[in-house]
Order: sequence, then C-alpha cells, then structure tokens
Amino acid sequence: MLDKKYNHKQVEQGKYEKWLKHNYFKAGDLTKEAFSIVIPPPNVTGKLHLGHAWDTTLQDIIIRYKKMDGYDALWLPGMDHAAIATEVKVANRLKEEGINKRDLGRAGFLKRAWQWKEEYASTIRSQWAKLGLALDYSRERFTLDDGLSKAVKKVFVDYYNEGIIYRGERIINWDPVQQTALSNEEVIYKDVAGAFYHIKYFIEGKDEYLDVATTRPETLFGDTAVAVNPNDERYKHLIGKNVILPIVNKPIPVIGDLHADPKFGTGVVKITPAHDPNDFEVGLRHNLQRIVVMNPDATMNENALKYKGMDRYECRDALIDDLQDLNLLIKIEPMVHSVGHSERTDVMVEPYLSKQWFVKMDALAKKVLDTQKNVDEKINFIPKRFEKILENWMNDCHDWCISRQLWWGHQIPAWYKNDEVYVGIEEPKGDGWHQDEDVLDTWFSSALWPFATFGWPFDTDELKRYFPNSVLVTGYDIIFFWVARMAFQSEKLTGKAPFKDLLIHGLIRDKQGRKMSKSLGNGVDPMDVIDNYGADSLRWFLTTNSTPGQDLRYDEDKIKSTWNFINKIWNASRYVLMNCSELNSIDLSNLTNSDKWILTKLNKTIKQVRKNMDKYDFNVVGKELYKFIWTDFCDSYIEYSKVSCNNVSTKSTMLLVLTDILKMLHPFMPYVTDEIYDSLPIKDSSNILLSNYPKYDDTKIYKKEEKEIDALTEIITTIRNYKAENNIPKGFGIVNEFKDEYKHIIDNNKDILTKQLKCDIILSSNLNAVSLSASFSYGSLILCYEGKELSNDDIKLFNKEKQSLENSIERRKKLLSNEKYVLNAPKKIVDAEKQKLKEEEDKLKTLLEKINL
RNA sequence: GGAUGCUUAGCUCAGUUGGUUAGAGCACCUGCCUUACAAGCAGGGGGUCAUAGGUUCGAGUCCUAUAGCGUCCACCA
Repeated sequence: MLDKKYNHKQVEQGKYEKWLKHNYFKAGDLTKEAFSIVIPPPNVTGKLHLGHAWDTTLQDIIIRYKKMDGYDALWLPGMDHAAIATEVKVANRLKEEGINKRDLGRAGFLKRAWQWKEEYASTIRSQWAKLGLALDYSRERFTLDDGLSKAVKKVFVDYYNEGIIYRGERIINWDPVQQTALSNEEVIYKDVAGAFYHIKYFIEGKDEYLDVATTRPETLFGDTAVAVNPNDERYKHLIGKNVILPIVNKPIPVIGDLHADPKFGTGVVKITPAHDPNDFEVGLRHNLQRIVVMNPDATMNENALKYKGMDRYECRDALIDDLQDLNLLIKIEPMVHSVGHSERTDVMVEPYLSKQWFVKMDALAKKVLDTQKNVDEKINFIPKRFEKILENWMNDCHDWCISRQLWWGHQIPAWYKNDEVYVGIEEPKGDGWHQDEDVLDTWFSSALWPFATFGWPFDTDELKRYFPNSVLVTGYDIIFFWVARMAFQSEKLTGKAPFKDLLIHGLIRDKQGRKMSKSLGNGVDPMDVIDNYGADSLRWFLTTNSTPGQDLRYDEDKIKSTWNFINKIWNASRYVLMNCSELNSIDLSNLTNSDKWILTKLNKTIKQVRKNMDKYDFNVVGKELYKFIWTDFCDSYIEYSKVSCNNVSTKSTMLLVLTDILKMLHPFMPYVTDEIYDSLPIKDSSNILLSNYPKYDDTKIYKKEEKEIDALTEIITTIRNYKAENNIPKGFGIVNEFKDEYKHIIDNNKDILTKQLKCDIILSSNLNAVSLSASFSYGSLILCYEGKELSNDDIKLFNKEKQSLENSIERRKKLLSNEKYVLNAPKKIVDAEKQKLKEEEDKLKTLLEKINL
C-alpha cells in the first residue's frame, strides 16, 4: 500500500539504476519500426542548466511515448568537446594553479583537457540520471571520439579535393585573449560607448586636409588609401591625388569607391585592408597593400613605429594625445556603436588579416534552400516560422572560417613542407612535413552528429535504420550554430535532410522574464529543484507550460502546484488500490452508468492526448490530462463510485482508468508512474515503460450514459450552488418534477445524489416545509427543508436567474432571426444554437411556473 | 535598416481552419477536518482580449495602421 503522502525523494530513489539494470533504454528491436533521436550533445564545459533540463525532457517524453506505442525508439546520448569553450575553462583552471597553458605544451595541455572532459562527462551523466532520461548509453558518443574523428577527417579531405574547403588570407574575427580565429556566429555584438575621432589627412603638397573620421584610430598605421564616393561632388576632384598619412608621414592615394557613403560621417573613409573586412574588399578592388599593425595578442607591432609593444587601447590613447599635440586632431565625437565580443572570452574582437581554412558556402547553402522547397524531403520545423530564419541565413551566409588556433579539437589534416601542402587522412610519407597546428571549429564535428554517430561514412545497418533521425529537439538560439550546419552537411554528404521534424523550444527565463545568467546570479540549478520537488514535478512544469518556440518563465509556484497535482494522483491511486487490492481479474460485465461515463471520458481523452502528442503540443496534453484526472476522475468518478465500490465491474473500471492515466502520464512523470504501476494488482507488463500506450477504443464510448452522468454532474453543481447561496441545511428533500423522459436521471442515481448533496430524495411534493425550486432544461427539482421561510433575497435570486435566461433567449432569438446567419453559418452551429434556445426556453418556463406558485 | 515574437483575469499563460455569453493554474472571497488527498473538498467574485480602423451574418482569431515590450540578422569608416 502506498504511503499517505507523495514523497518524491523516496519515489525517485534507486529507480534510474533499476531502469538501467534492466536495459529498458536499450534500442535495437528489429521487429519494430525504428524511431530515433540524437541528443544535442551538451558541452563538457560544466553542469547542465534548466535549459538543458527542458530540452532533454522534451526528448525523453517523445522517446518514452514512442517506445510505449510500439516503436524501436532509440535516444542516442553524447557530448560535445566544445573546442574553444572547454579550452578557455581548462586554461583558466590551469591559471588558478599558476600554470600557463603554453608552458604545458600541446600534449600536456590535452592530457589535462581529457581529464576535465572525464570529470564533466560524469557530472553530466549523473544529471541525466537525476532527470530520468531514457538514454541508450550503449551508444554514447563524443565529438572527439575515434568514429567522429574519422568522419571529420574524411569530410575535410573530400571537401578539400572538391574545392569546397580552401585556405586563404582573409579578415577574420580574432580573439586576442584566446588568440584564435572565430566564426561570425561566435561574435556577440554589444553596444559600447566609443568615439568618432576626426583626424586631418593633409592633401599632398597643399595646405588643405580631409576630415577622416574613425572609431579605431590605432589602425591608422595600416592605412593604404583614403576612399571617397566617386559621385561625391565635394571630393571627386581629389581622386587620384595623395594624402599624407599622419604620424607615418607617407603619401597614400585618394581612391573613388562606392563603399564610401557620402551621407555617413564626413564621407571620407580611411582604408585599412588588413584590419577591416570592408576595407579588405576595397583593397582587392584597388590592389592595395595589406599592412598588419598588430600582434596576435592585440599589441601593436613594428608597423606602429614608436607605439610598438603597446596594447591596442593604450596605443589609441597615446596616438590621440600625439595627434592633438601635432594639431592633427579635429574633434572627438562621442558615440555609441556596437562592437563584436568573443562569445567565450568576452574580449573585443579584432578584425584581423590572417591565413585560415574556410568552407565555401554558396553551393552548400543552395542545396538546403532547394531541399526546403520539397515538402517530402524538407526539415519540418515546429513551429513553422523558424523555417524562415534558416532560409535567411542560407540566403546570406559568408564562407565559414573553420580553423581555430587551439589545441582541444580535431587537428586539421593538412601537412606543410616549404611551399607544399598535403591534405589527407594519413600523414604523408617522407621527411620534413609538419602538420597544421590548428584545430577545427567545434561545430564542424557536431554538424555530422545525426549520421556520424551511426557509423557514417560507412554504410552501416545502424545508419540505414536510424538515419535520418525522426526528430531533433533544440532551442531557437542555436539554429545558426548547429541546425544550419547539420542541414547543409547532411544534405551534401548523405543526400538527405538530417531529421524529419525539428521541434524548437524557447529560452528559459527567470520569474521577471530576464535571461538566466551568471552575471545576474538568477540561475536556477535543476538539481536543486529536483531535490525540493522531484524530477517529475520539474519535468511536468517544463513541458506543459509553454507552446513550441515560446520562452518559458521559471516559476517556483507552478512547480509547487505540480507537486500538488502529483500528490493528488498519488492519493487517487491509493483510493483505487484500497478498493482493488483483492481484484484478481478484470470484469466489465456489470458496469454502472458512472463506470460507462468515465470509460467514455477516458477514451475521448486518449484520442485527444494521442493527437496532441503526435503534434508535440505537450501543453495541450497537459491540460487534457489535468482536467481528466482532477475533474472527471477524482472529483466526479471517484466520488460517484463510492456508492458502488463493492461492484467488481466498478473496481475493474477504476483500475483500468488508473492504469491508462499512469501510462499517459508516464512520459512526463516517469518516476511516480513507475512506482504506482508497480503496485497495481493487475497489469499488462513488468514495467510501465514496456507496457502499451493506451489506444482509443470506440466500443467503450457510451453516449447515453455519458449524457446522463453529465446531466447528473450539472444537477449536483447547480444544487450545491443553491444550497450555498440559500443556506439550506443537510438532510433536505428533493422532489423530482423532471419531464418524464428525464426522470431517470434522478431515479437512476439516487444513491449518488444523496451522498453528494447530503440530502434525502423525497418523491411526494406534499411537504410541510419551505421549498426552493431549481430549474433545468429537463424540468425542475424542488428542494424542501425545515427552516425559515423564503425571504426577499431568495425571490431576488429567482429573478436574477429569470433575467439572465431572458437575456440569453433574447440574444439567441435575434441571432436566429438573422437570415444571413442562418444561411451562412454551418448547419451544426445553427442547430446547436436552436437546441440551446429550446433548452433555455424550457428552463425559463419551469422557472416561471415555480415562481408563480 | 530588415525580419520576427508578444500585448487576453491581480500574476503566469492557453485559446486549433473565424462560430454559444473567452479558459486554466496560482492568488483572492465564503463555507467545510465528508475515512484517497486540509499540499484537500464544495461554492463564488474577477477580463469592453494593447489602441484605432476595415472585411464578415459573426473577429481574441483575418487585413491595415499605431503604441509598448522582447528577440534575431545586417550596418555602424
């Protein structure tokens, strides 16, 4: 027998270990249809947060549902090495120990990084366990494991041979702290207070100057031209002349280029091809020299003359002072502009000329755009609107810089000997070759995740069976980083979209709607929530409180109320078990009307739940289940069943309904449903996860009984209302004055009525007592009781009801007399309206009769 | 500059292709220790659906404009 109160700690204790021991999560039953999900591999940089808990719970719900519904459902776990993110963390830890990463050397550093990885991988696994995730650990993968490494190398080599991957000097986003290149997506733009420095560039041989405005004066040493718009009347006569670069005192040309916007600033722009992506392009068009003026750590190099060795901002200050002294500074105009910061180190990114590896994007992107036009082959976004986000990115993407000046990652399979370059899976033969020191962007490997985890590039059975994946679940914040890259890699390498459905959720926020972040200190550790309320409460909260793609506010009160809901389920189960413990077989031969009623409601619920599970509309599923369990099952059925609970069919019914409730809840709250299912006297399986998901059964739809008990419930509610409003004491009587065709509603359910209303049913109207009349469309019931006489307040109540009925009838009549409405509205709606009108008119009639008595 | 989401009860949110008098949870008010559950039961109050137009027999839902809040992308010399 269950304890009196739900105790989440006791319930969850040891369950995950039991599931693992019995291999419940292991996929591979070839007799069943395959269904697969790969987990978005969390970074091995730290603990999981609420966002992970949300993301993974959604997947767990889908997997458990599909498993119960007869699929060979595979959920493949794994983690991401997270190149730069991990490298930063490991380097910081080393720093705390007083060790410089570079002193340790590549091999030494990697050893520490692997230690870090093992440490965090086991933390993450224990968190997955706490959440109860049905992951098949026998297939766990890591983005840096042998299989993934082989896949990565093959892609790199093949792409290189096809010309999709190339090496070139470009302006890239440079992180001067980590001293590595970054992709566009790894740069976070933030508004910072800066200034527009107006500097005099004197025209060669003249006393005139151009007012050149810049936000980064320290790049001046790399200027190789000054550009004006060729159509700008103010300056076009200067094109072809030279200006004198201040401080450096050398002549540089004035060029005409459309890049210079006459309306922006002074209309004159200095061109620094080695330190600005636009200027780089201008430089290409005009064949300008590229002068790098900084070192990789963003200190100035020898090209900065006497400023050599200064940090870029130190140099800026010194340079501005000097320009001022030389009377070359016109003004400093404060402005707010947005500046790129490194996602991982938060340092200001420096646009930097550097030799890097790139993936050519146009053809890859076009393939994705084409596939998305094909309804059968495309990735089906849920919700749909995010499809556009992907398309926009594909339509306007730059070549992808994939090399990173890091150690933790897939080392680039390219070798150099003097001017020779060799790209291959294996090291080239012969002496003198050295491998490229750089590693690949972490997303290069995770882009292969949906298929490389199943053995690609080999045509394995697993790959055939589980790829494309059935669905991928992720937040909208990583569509660019990951989804886009999986899409083009998958389509290029396998010819297919990586997954059929893409379920997108939002961001988790704090109660005030702010993003959870370390700096705000408003983060909530999912493990704390599990400690306080249990994983089941957390899971239900996370997955039934928002619609797809919408953000979610963390709200502890809602978790509490979920706990209450589970406690309610727990106690309803106790009631059923108390009644059914002796039951040894299911017998539905002698069903009461309320048994038939709850079976009907159950089947309708099953239908709705299935429909919405299939649409990933878990908040609707939540509402359906909540209402069915709390209102229909607990508030009505269990109460009604108390008059017939010795009946074997009633016992059987309550056990059947509870069993199906548990099964439908199981994907959401695996622990508590497992616990209760275990206690059932009759069950179809050794474990709830192995049991069959409920199926809609139209032989268990009893329309007549459903109507009758619906009516009974309405009657009970109405009379309770009357009782409360009129202070009617216990033990009052009811006279059944329903029309003949409805009298059975009362007559069939006297036991329930007397118990629910605490009244006696009296058949004679010959009463020597005060009486009130409740009117229904079926007729009226007279409530008789000893006590005070009907007061003016009681009469007022009648009149209030009369008034509202009259208003409603009036409204309906008007609606139905509108020819256009009757003509245009669907017949079903109009008929329902007519029916309602008739019912209300009947109700009013009986009410008037009673008032006039 | 482009795109996109949101605005519905005191709070947090649902609201399917337009179709009764707009729902839920929490909070609030009243009455109950009724042997599954007081973390509960029963009853109740509370919204001119951001604003202004339009389409329609009918608009929270569709169209146009406006306002506020938020997000993404691009640009920012």
